[in-house]
Amino acid sequence: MDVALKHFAAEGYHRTTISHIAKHAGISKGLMYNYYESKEHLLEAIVHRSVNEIYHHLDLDQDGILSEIEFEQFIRNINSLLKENREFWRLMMQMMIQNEVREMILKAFPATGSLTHPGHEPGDHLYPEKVVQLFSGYFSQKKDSLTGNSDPETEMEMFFSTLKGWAVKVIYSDIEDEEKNEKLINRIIDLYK
Amino acid sequence: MDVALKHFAAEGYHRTTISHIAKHAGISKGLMYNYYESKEHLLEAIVHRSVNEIYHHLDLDQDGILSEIEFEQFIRNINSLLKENREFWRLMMQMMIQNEVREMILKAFPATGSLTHPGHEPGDHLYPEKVVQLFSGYFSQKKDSLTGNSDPETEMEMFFSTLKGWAVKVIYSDIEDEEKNEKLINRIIDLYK
Amino acid sequence: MDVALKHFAAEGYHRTTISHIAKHAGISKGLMYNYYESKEHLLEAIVHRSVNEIYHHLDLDQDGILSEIEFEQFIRNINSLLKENREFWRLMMQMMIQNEVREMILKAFPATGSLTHPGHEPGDHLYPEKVVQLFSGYFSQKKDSLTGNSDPETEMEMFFSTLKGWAVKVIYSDIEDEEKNEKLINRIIDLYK
Amino acid sequence: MDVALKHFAAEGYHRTTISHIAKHAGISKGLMYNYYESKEHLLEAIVHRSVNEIYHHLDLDQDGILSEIEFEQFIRNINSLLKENREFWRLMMQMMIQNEVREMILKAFPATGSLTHPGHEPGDHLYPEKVVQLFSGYFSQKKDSLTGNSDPETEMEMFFSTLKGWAVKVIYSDIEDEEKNEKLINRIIDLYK
DNA sequence: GATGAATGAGTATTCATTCAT
DNA sequence: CATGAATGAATACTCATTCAT
Repeated sequence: MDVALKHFAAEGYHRTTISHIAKHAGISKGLMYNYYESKEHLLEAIVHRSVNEIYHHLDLDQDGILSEIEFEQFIRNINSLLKENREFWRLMMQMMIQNEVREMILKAFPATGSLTHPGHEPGDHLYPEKVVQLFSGYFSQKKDSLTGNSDPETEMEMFFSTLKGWAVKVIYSDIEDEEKNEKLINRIIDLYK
Repeated sequence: MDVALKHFAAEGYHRTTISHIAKHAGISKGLMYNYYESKEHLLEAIVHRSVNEIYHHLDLDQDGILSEIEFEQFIRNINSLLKENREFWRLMMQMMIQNEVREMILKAFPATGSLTHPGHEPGDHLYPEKVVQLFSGYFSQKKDSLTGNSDPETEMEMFFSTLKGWAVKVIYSDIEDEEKNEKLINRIIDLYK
Repeated sequence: MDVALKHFAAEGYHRTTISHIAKHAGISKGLMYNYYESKEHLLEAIVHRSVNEIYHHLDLDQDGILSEIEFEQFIRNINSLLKENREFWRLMMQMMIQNEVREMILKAFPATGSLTHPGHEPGDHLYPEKVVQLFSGYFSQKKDSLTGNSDPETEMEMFFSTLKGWAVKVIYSDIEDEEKNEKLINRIIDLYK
Repeated sequence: MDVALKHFAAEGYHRTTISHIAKHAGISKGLMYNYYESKEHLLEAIVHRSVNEIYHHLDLDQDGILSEIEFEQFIRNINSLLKENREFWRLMMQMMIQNEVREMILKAFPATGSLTHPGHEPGDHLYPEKVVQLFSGYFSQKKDSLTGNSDPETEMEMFFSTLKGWAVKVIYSDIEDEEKNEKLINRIIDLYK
């Protein structure tokens, strides 16, 4: 899976051949099919694994309310997650951008379900829909401190946009100026905390 | 090229076959190769054309200085460009995300050169490096109005991040709430003008 | 199709590879797929062609009644058909015997439809169901000449059984004693005319 | 062997995988190769076993002469054998129809030898050549009762053809009308006893 | 300019067989 | 006796590209 992820992320899912993965993993093509029943299943397995890891690391407080401290923590967590799993996130980017694959992913990750928690269980609070709810609540609280031109929803969209753009930057900059990045993080926190 | 762009954007470059493009364009496979010497050259031609179009539309003042009015104009121009060339931008996204292709593109668009203007010619002032210079100057002017925690460079990075994240949102949301988008644009202008 | 038929009949459908057929037909593997979209479609095309030929050759009177003269003619026609298309019939045997393929064939040859006459049209009278009706009528007429132990239906089943067994013999005997075969045909006619 | 036979008969020899057999037999793939040194040997073992069973059940009088009573008994025995070993016969049909396999089988069952009795031993009297001799003698006796057009040899061929066609019918009809079949048997006995 | 028949290297996948444990 | 991980040759099918017409 590590070898496959590396190649999927670098050359793209379709350009990466099973032969290539097998050779670099030091096993035979045939054995690949003992472990994963198809190329697509291999992809799925990689995604499952990483998603679980990520959900685990991202786990916030259980009260469904995002405090300012948790907000700041969340951003810093994201930062390490992005850096530690750069290859995975590059793969995710590719997948989200491919129409076809996007549908597959969305099916595999229904807004309220999950790979590890098929039903609703404690721990669910960080799945996509829940995340939006969490931040929706967070920005509603800040209503009063906003300048006249804005409103909570727009503010949340601004935050998500900035977060997305920043994430792409982190994922795709091989050599990073850590100091610059730290400043950016601080500025994001500064603006939206 | 239109047919090819549509399919590249929708199904992805590798998944789109020459046969498919030829059939939908109403010509023979053979003829395709009279016009473009390979699939890769077809892709390149599409990128050339669109990039030129975009540069043309985006052309700002020639004085090398970005005024606040031009800044606002720039953002609104981007908005229409993204919407009018959504397919192209989806294709660009795919390409930028592929390591291999990214390198090819970056070579094809050297900071000071261009696909259509291999040397320095009038019109050069908007190519990547120049754009950065333009905005660099713009944010330097605003030094004094920044809160203590920030600095011009960080502010520019924040702006680019937000712009990138917002662009992705526009490119990939098929049905958009135009009102929401307008609010977002206004808020970006509000923050960085 | 001739090359494919020869190999399908001799080595069996599954044992015969596309590469092998292509090589013996003197063309490339790829070209095979310009003509037939899959191995299965190739098989289907072969069956279509032969079935049409056979139906054409077997065409009897149009009145829906089988006279004794037509009956004799039918048997002699079958004899030449079996000999002229020995390879095809060997293929058909394989197909009818493979559960999976049998279903495919039965779908492709619905009792009352046909490959060339999708609806009911003049000429339909020889398709499977019709053949049974024809012979059913034929043996009903002979009711009175039967010995006490038998009845028209049983007599028809006897006839079909003998015909089937004899057909297998003809199809699978490479070197045939034509005289012996002629005697057998005469005896069948003798018994059931 | 039971599991293998079932799958060979249903899905065909080539389509049936060793893994599949092993799984359904509740043992490991590796163990299969402790018992049978190859897939082909497994097939051979199945054939050996069934052939012996069948020869045993079919064993007629030892005097080398087929009486009318024995003839009738023979046909009724065949009927039960076909029904009890339908799967085996379906497999045999597949095998006999494959040129390649046919040759292998014919070599394995030389007219006077056998799989289990490589030399001449008691019990040999029912192997193919012997059977033909037995029936040859049987039909010779009936010379006088034949109508002018026929002769013993032709009569035997007619009998074998009918028997073959009827056998195929019994083997491949899952749901059978036992009454109809009984009539057919009686009619065969009626005609050739 | 225009066609589409033809090619062949490449791709995911299968499966009988081996062998260390 | 028993396992199942491991292999690799084989197989159906794809597709960018060429070229005679």
